[in-house]
Amino acid sequence: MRPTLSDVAQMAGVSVATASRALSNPDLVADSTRRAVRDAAAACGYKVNLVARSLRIQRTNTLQVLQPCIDNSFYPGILRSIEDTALSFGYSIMVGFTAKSEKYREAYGDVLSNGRVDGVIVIDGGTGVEGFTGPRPNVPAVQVLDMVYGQGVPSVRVDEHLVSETAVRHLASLGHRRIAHIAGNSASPSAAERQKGYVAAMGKLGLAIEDDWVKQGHGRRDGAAEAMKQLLALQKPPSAVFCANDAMACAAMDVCRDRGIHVPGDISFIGADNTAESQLAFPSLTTVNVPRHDIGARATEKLIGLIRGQGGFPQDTVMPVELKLRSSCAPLRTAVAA
Amino acid sequence: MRPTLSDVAQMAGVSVATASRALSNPDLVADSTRRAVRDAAAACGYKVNLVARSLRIQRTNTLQVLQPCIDNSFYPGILRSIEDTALSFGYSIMVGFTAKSEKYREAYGDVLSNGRVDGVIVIDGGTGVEGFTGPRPNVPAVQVLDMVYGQGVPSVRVDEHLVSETAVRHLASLGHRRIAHIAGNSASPSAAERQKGYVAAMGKLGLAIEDDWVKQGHGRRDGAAEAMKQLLALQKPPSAVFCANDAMACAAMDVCRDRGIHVPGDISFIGADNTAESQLAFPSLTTVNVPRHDIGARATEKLIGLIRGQGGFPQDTVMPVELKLRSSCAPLRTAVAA
DNA sequence: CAGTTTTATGAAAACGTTAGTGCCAATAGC
DNA sequence: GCTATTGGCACTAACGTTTTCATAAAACTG
Repeated sequence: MRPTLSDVAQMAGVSVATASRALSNPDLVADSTRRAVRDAAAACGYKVNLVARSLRIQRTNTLQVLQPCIDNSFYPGILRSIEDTALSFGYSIMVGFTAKSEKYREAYGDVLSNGRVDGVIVIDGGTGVEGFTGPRPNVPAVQVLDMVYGQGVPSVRVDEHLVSETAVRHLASLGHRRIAHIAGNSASPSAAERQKGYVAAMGKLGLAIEDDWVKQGHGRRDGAAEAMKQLLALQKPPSAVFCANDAMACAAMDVCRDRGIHVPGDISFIGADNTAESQLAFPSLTTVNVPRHDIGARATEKLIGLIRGQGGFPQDTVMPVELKLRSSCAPLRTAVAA
Repeated sequence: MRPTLSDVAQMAGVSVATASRALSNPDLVADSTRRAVRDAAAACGYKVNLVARSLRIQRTNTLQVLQPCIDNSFYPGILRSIEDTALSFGYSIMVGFTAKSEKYREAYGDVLSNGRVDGVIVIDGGTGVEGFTGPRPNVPAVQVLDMVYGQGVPSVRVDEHLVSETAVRHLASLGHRRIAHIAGNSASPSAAERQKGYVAAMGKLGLAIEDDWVKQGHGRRDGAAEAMKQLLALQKPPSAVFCANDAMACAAMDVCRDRGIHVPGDISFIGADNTAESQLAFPSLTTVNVPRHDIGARATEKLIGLIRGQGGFPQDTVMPVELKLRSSCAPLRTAVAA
């Protein structure tokens, strides 16, 4: 049915070996034969069979990307940049969404260990690289963000403590001292680190953390809304809230809007991640940017380097974060009667 | 390095053929040999090499999914459900984002025609299936939504005219007669159909369309904002606006909010697609649901059916749409002084 | 011009599977 | 007890490439 290399060879009157060389190693054959082979290939619409090639050269030129989901607006940015970079190196990608049943996790691990891909990028802190590859990965792997520390896997990430510190420091610089925290999904390593980072930053700045100032939002909008209600119910509510991600910050702001509390006049909000919804929110959300594009690109380069056995990549790459100023924070209003 | 089938066979004291059968066709071997082979495989950590298997059985159990992008919150829902369904049939997926340079489009076409995948799902109206496969697809293919009509490719979609009619009919049922339309990206077949559908529905309901009531929003937020400003600048602005997608509707509502125009008190909005942002918007957006989950599942089943040579699938599957009532539409306020 | 290197090609092996064919022994039928 | 029948297995041939290795011709070299 589909023309094979031996068809092309026959048409061009050469051996399969020469046909192969003419197409993939043109310098090794004479001008005339190269032309003949190319013409024959074009004439019959020959396309190399990548499966056969992969088997022969023991490489698939395919990367696997595992991420919890795709609904969360955080991941698309990384995925896109991974694909961009991969493509520019001649690699294709296979994605897997891991926030599903255990069965799927197995399926992904199989793809990985069954030679269908050359390496894997894991953006899933719940499991981490070793969750898919076993304790000693036999496949090149890079962990992106949301990592479990100390597992000795090459990684590209941000300093989550610094994310929190950047946020808290900004609020403090506006005069806020009563700064609460709505924490993310505690199963996610990065969310846990952000919570620790909040505590550390408050300490560093000499700000006290009152009881009930750290609420679990579980990384979800509904959780954050509930948490915000609890914060507002406090006898003396905080003047500013640092939320572990933008989605929760938006949900918390919505609660305020529904109650007629003015943001940022009455209370300031800062998020983290700088996802699309943070700029669409009203008021637009001040947040801490996580450079997803650069992270994806760097991780992909590192993985491909690993696959090709190139050295010179640091084990742990930490990317910079920066404050993204928008409209959800205002200087602390000095109390009228105080 | 990695154990191969012949290693396993040697360990178990059988031939490679028997080892293969013991693992993938257990009924064909005796109990004792099956056990021996399985033990040997487990002992040395054998995993079948999928590339070799694919070459042999001439199937990869992999599907390709091509979609314009991933940023747009519309696509993730489809992709997720495609992957879900594929996985349950034992297929993996390779995604490609096509809203990039021409170079990438070629790369994807190559993956497709080079035997790395068994079939393709195209969710990209700009190009359509034949843009990747050539005029006569030699690979099983399914076009999802946003299709160019009459290209004879199996498809799963909604009736875009019905989307518009549902929207317009709802506004009309609330008493609106002055209904404008902000159109989507004119390069997208579905957006073009929605615009035609708007015109047809207005005609059907006996409602006139004034000059300047159809504005191009180009499917983008900024385009929609600009379009909305033009609509508000009209001598007698419309009382309701049907936007070709939710993102544009949200952007248009934002323009009103900034100008102190009350939604839905002063003007009603209805979107289309029912993406996540439509429920997060303020006020939450009434829209027309496009069943992305079912569409993805149906498309995947159809593609796999095609691959396996099963018949019984309709060439063109049209999925139902339905009105999603939220808070952005109100009955027409009968003018005080009229 | 003989000897040596270079260049161009073909034959064949290999990558790791699965499937078709046929042999052998064990069972069943008379 | 002898022939059919079968179940279990090994041999071998693919699947479509790339890559030695060997060889013949061509191009240098002194």
